[in-house]
Amino acid sequence: MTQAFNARVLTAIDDLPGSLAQRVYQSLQEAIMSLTFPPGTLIRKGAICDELGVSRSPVSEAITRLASEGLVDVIPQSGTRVARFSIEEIREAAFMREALEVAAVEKVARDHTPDQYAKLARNVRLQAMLVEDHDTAGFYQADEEFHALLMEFTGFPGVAAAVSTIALKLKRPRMLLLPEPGRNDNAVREHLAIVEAIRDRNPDEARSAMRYHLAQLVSRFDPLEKEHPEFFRSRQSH
Amino acid sequence: MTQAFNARVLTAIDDLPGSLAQRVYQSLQEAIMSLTFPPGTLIRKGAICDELGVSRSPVSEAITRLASEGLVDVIPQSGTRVARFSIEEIREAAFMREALEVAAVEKVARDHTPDQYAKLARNVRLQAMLVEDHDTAGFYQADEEFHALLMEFTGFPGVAAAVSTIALKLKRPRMLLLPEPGRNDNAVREHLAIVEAIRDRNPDEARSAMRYHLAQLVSRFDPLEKEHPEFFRSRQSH
DNA sequence: CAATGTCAACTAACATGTTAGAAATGATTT
DNA sequence: AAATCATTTCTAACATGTTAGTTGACATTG
Repeated sequence: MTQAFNARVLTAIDDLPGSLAQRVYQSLQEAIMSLTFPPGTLIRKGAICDELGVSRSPVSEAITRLASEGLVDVIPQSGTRVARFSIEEIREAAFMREALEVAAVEKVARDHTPDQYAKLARNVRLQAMLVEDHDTAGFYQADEEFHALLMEFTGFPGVAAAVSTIALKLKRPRMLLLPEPGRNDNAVREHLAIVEAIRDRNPDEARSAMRYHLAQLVSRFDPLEKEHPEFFRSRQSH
Repeated sequence: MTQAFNARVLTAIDDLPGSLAQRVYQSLQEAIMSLTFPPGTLIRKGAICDELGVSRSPVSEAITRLASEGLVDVIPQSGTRVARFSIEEIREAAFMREALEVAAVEKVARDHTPDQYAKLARNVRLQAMLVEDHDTAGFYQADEEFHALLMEFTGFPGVAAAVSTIALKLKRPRMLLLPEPGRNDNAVREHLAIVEAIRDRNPDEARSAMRYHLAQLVSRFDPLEKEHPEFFRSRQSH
């Protein structure tokens, strides 16, 4: 046969919560984020419908949302494909993320409660443990939780939501980064510096600590275009 | 008759560009922003379809987008109504806008070209003229353009888009604000301070000038809840 | 009269049929 | 062989039919 008839690659939607459209969105998002659908993949509505056993309505709605988040490109009257990376878009996402996280950490440094500080400090101690145990996946999760906690503590749920949408764009290229020895140790130290500035209610210090921390990630993205040109938007028109 | 049979309040979609869904979105958005559909209004898909002469598909898509921007609340399996204000949401939007605009103006202060500076300076001179002529509407437009220019000059189109989406949420309550004598004069002065900091390539000064400027607007929102309680989300459940 | 249960009317969500336009394919011409 | 052009085959976008859940009016009961 020319091709394994139809690879079942999407996660089942039966166990997910919410509307059908919401569940289809999650399933597709995971496939895109995990690079199961690598950049450039053509998305076939019909195939998705067959595989998930739903009609085109929820699939269309899910795709519309993915398009609004920049994860797919819709070509009118033609087709939809998984968005390729572009250095400019990555820089843009990093810029917006920095803007929001820096403002958030400044506010948290000013307004936080003892309980909030305790949760942050506990999370960083957990991070240190996980790094010591070389539990990369665990550290990655704790790292995400650390940032999520900070956003939550602004008291603005929309800020947390916006940042995680923006972070989606950075997560995908991040999966291509090679692990860098000692990076996680440094990340924990940087997190600790942020938490200490919060503890001291020092917004300026918190801001520059966060800024430094986020800059570490961005600096690693630049060489990516040469390593994985197939994932990047080609510059010439055709 | 009990009620003028069906008020034609939506702007026609025939002249607008883009897909049907996009045009319906614009028409609805204008009705919401201009308070033609005041907060709390029930949105009847059938009525919209009849009035604009389109099917439910583009209307649904438009409403989905309005919902994602927080301009309407969709009650699952029940109905959709124009979102009421809440002080918390206004503060949140103001927070996010400040975060992004402050970061943007810092970047522009660092990286701007002579041409970009010239455009900003020219815009502020225009503002001064318009205020002198008591052309409130003209000033309002120039004001919006000033901020749009700044966002554009970051070189990140997504930043401009995100800020204008956020600004949507602030625009509606802003329409309820009473004109405050001398406010526009001050606004021009604040804009000038921003432009001068940019000219001097002084990011810190640009940031604090922008921060001060945006704070002026937010401070005027607080009394709004008492003046127009009907537009605000009631706290008690029913 | 208040509380409750029933029912009709309405809606969002989903399924499916239709249309028009883009892109790839292949035939035709140069 | 290269370029052009018609045709076929995709697709997104739109229209419309169907389903199931929520709401509110109203009758019924305590």
